[in-house]
Amino acid sequence: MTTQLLADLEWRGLIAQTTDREGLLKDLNSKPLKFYIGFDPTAPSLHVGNLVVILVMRRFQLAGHLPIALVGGATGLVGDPSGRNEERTLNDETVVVQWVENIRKQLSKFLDFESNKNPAVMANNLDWTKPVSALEFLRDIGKHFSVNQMLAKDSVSSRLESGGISYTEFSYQVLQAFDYLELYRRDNCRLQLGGSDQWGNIVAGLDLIRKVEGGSAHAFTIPLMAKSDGSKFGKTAGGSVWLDADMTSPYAFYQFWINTDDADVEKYLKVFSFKDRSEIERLIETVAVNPGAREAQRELARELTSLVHGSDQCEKVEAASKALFGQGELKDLDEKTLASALAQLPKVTIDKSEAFPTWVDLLAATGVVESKSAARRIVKENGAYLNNEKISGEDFAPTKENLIHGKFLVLRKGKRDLASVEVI
RNA sequence: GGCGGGUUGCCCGAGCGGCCAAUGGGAGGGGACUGUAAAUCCCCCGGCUCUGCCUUCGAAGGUUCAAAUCCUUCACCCGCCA
Repeated sequence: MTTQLLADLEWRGLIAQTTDREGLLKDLNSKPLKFYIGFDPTAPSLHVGNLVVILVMRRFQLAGHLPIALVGGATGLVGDPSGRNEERTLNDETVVVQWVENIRKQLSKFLDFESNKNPAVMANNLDWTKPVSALEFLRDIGKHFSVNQMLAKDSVSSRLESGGISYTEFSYQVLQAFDYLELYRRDNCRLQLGGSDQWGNIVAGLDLIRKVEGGSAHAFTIPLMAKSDGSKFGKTAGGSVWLDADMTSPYAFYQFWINTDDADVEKYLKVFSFKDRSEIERLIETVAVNPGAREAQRELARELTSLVHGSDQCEKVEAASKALFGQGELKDLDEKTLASALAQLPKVTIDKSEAFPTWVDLLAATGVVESKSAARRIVKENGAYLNNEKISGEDFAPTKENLIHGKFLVLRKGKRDLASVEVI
């Protein structure tokens, strides 16, 4: 069972580095193993980048192991220097508390906390870090760390070369090591997973466990997601793709996945999909045979949107997507379908009694463009559409005749940026 | 603490008294091609009540008909010396 887990992860390209592979395999095979991953609250929500690691966690749970989802209420206050070339700005304590709560809620969607066989549990490192005094920390934990070794870590040494590091962030690895020690002692947690940039921090924990408890545990890192064109995974023009529906709408989330490059879709399927291997291989085949159909992208988008936002939302969003991009006439959609499709888009409402503003004003009001100048530019450059029909002239204004079902207008900028107007 | 160098539009980076909303590259946007892809090509890329006006070149003052460009003070960054 678990032998398969590692082989499967390997096939999916989800293993960057592990300690003692044989030993890990043996431990995983002998009994359900407690393992943990930490998420620091550095934003109000998790984003698709975090999803890589979260789903690996899910895979471990599905294989029968016991996940501990750790939220970094303490470490989030300090700031991890890994993978950063400059100091983080500290966030306010009350803000971090809120973020911890958000992240906790999001994580609970991906793991099973109810299972009576191997339920997941939550932890917050603030619980055991806060009570420790600075003196205790320095004497009981700090004493086991060699500054020489700490300086040698990538996260620190690269920062020493690029402008320096504060004592606060320098101490981060000690805090994370302390977490691992705590979970090892308390729950016999013997495996920590993390992104490959976490290797140094995880290993610091292993050292601490060995020195303090004479015990041994494992480290397992997951490659950081990279896109084939070198750009950063999980970012769009609008910024990060968040898991929070208020920050990235389910529609935008779906669009993110469906717009996956052909060159990346194989990798994404392997990393994100829970379909079995033969199905994934079939989908990869379709990319080679009939790339234009984009079946793989569609399946990927559907699976991930369902997972993150629920299958109900996913269906709505898919319907919206089809209606708005499909070859069908907008007018042919029944009012209900159209309304739910439009509900997914940026929207502006105007009063029945008012005169219609210009297309330019409407688009600017939806927030799809940043300024009226930008909206004018779109018209000038021939990228302005009303109800999927091209319009021209900067002072073009819709009329009553353009309303669909007597109340809707669909604005489009370029090929795929849509917004809606409702008259009430 | 002393001396020197720097701070320019989303990012990098030219400009060093008028021809500057400011060269160039990247990112981003529109168009063509296609598949709501990639690559390529063309165009755009501070704002507005848009043949003009307004606000930008670390901050605040000043010199000048005219300043991103000169002067003064302040803040931050980077070197060298202590």
